[in-house]
Amino acid sequence: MQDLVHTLPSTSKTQILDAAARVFMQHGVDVASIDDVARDLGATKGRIYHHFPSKGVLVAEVCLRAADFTYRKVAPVIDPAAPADENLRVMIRTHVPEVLRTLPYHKVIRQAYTGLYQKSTTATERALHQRIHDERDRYEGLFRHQIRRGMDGGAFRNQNLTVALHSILLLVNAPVVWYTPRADEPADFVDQVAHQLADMALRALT
Amino acid sequence: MQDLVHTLPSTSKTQILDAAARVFMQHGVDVASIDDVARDLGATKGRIYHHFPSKGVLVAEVCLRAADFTYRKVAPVIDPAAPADENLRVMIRTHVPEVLRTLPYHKVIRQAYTGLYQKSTTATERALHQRIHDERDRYEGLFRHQIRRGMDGGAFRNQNLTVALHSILLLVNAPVVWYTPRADEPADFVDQVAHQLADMALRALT
DNA sequence: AGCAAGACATACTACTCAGTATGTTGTCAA
DNA sequence: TTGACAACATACTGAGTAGTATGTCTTGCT
Repeated sequence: MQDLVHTLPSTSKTQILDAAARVFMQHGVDVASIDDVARDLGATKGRIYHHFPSKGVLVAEVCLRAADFTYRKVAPVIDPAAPADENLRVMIRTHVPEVLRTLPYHKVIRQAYTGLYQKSTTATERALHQRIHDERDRYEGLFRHQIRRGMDGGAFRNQNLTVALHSILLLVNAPVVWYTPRADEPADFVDQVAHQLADMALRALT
Repeated sequence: MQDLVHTLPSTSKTQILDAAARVFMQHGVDVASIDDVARDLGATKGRIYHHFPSKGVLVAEVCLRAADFTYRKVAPVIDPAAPADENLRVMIRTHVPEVLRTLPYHKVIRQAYTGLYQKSTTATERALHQRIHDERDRYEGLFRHQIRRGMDGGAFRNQNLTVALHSILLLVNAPVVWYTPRADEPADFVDQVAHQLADMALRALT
């Protein structure tokens, strides 16, 4: 019920996106129906189809926002003058809490990304999928750049860059799979996880 | 078309499971229909429903085999007398190639595991899901045990065990997400990846 | 006041697909 | 030889759901 969005005012469209993210996370993207999302909003289909032309576009826009969330937060903390390992540490410590704050969105993109390109019917959907892919590439590029810098500069040991990058990205996104908020968890639990994951990632590269 | 199974003779049931794993991997578990699986076999629905009572059971049995594959390979290479870090290294170097050999099965379990428990209707499905969960627990237990031993013995540094375990498991399963077999890849590429992942995992724990 | 358009709700259609009921063929035992 | 059963194929039904067509209300604008 609470807003996940703070970058934009809570318009009707973002309310729908938030509800869609929650419902898709719970029941799965393919299983959950548009009516389920509408019911979660206390509304009907008409409201959703007024703002989105199809279910595919709705899913795609949820994924697009998921990618935006992290990029907006992580990109600014990179200091081109700082050493690669320091940058990576700050990036991960920023990435993890932001991902867990907007958890439903990232659970959706995790489900939907497999097979997004399989059955894109509309031209608008294809365009959206391309944008999602580009956004993801851009975000991965931030990490790839620092890892490469670290390898070249000697901070990290030399190994297959692609394998290392994919591994680190999956490592820092791991909480999306297993984390579920608890009432009895310490207030700084998320930050502790972020610190631990940053430590593990950096040691894995060193 | 080729068999993925070597532990059992290629009966009609295992042929169906192999086809189901391939088709579910390609189109997604929820999107792909039973008719799609049958078409891949050059058969019809009748054949599948003769061996499996429902689609849910078919999916569940695919997942169950996925869990079996890795356990059967990895459990024997553990030497209780060996140091924890050595065990973990061998385990990962065994795990990765086996996972990539039976890739479709693991892609399916990755999709289906989210929300398996959500809508189990039949009693037989519920029982199967329980078995899958137990199998997974048992397999994770192998890794948990070695990580704990390593922490207690000083080979690994002390940190949150649950977070570390989940991270390592996701790390060694990462190739399920990004790997696709290529004709022009070196013959020992998979082994190289396995070695690199083992290195990264052990350093992440040290 | 009155008009136009945005923001929905309601009611309906078309279609896919899981599951079933029944028919057909081969094989093996008595 | 025949009967019985396994291993399918064929044809059908019913439920759920994406998408559409149309109606209704409200809000700003002139």
